[in-house]
Amino acid sequence: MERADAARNRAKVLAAANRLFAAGDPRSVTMDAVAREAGVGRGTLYRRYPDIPSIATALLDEHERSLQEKLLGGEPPLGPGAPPARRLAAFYAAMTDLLEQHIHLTLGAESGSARFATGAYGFWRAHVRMLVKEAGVPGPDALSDILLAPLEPELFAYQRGRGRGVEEIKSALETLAERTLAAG
Amino acid sequence: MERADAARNRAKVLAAANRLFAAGDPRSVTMDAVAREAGVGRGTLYRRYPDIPSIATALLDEHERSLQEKLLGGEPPLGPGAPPARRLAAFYAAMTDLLEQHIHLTLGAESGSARFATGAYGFWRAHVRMLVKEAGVPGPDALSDILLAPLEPELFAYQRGRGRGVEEIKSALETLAERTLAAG
DNA sequence: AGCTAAACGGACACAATGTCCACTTAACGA
DNA sequence: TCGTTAAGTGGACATTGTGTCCGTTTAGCT
Repeated sequence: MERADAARNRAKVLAAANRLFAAGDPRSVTMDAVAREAGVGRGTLYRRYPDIPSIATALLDEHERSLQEKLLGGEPPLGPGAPPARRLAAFYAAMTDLLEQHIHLTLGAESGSARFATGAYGFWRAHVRMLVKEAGVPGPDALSDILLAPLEPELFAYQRGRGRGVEEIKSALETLAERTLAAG
Repeated sequence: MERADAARNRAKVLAAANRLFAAGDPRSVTMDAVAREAGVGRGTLYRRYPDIPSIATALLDEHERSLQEKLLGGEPPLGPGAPPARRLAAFYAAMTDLLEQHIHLTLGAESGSARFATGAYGFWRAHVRMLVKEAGVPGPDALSDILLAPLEPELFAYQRGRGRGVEEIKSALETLAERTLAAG
């Protein structure tokens, strides 16, 4: 179990990191800056988090877990019960909201291939793969990764930065979902 | 115009960078290492290329240009003449081959959002956008970026690393293309 | 109160970045 | 062929970030 001072410092670190991610460019937040902002030593920081993405991922996990529960046992169309195409569209919409709300965290967590290594990605893939199979579309293994690609945080940030609205993105993703998994 | 020694050094730099990208992890090639491998000073290197992605992009451009010409004026289904869904599938297949062949360069060029800033990305987007419009699918602006997302080099490398074959990926992309742009 | 193991924090060695500037050399005209 | 000159060169430098190491502190338990 965790000692009291350790717990206190973990909280300080997470709060400080959250502040820094939100303040400027999330991709240029450094371990050094987090330690300074949190008022702890470098050694203390490295004891728990090996790098910046792991901190961002820790902050993100909390928000993602809520969506994961809705996918598993929530109301349709997010949860079980609706047709696959509808469920994929609902998943896209929920993920888009999540990106919009926490874009600075997702950009902080982004480190190229690190994205695929997280537990969360594995969850999303398993979910989409299940929907693809249920829709009877061939090649669910490759297709599930492909259908997740448009949710890449960098792409979302790029699209938003070009003045594209959240609704426009959601709507395009809905088109993609309906056409790809349409009953046929 | 370019002086003789400058041209010589540019060639040395590009050759050295190509060697380094191919040798190890393309994402951990440094400007320092390129300068050393090329046998030129740091100042010389920085005079022409401000960072690693710009070097990788320069190496890549040559290969991409050939595909761009085929898209504009080559034989169908890559070039004009075939239905949009078929053309998108052909484009996906060609890009997959390009990724497979030059994955180390594309990974070297990858630097988060830098990918979207290149001229090549603009070309691909314009092409896909045109196909989406031609197919009469709504929301071509957002959809063209979304349909390009599965070609992200990191994702391709990840899929290949998990033992997925090139043909399997191509086939899934073909499914995506046919279903998304199918004549309604 | 005293013990112990966990936690702390800052110093250190290392690696990479980007800039600066004194020196070199290719190109060109006399 | 030889000066001139501006482009090109290369390495030293200051700066920033990384990850580790270890002497010191402190929470939790008896």
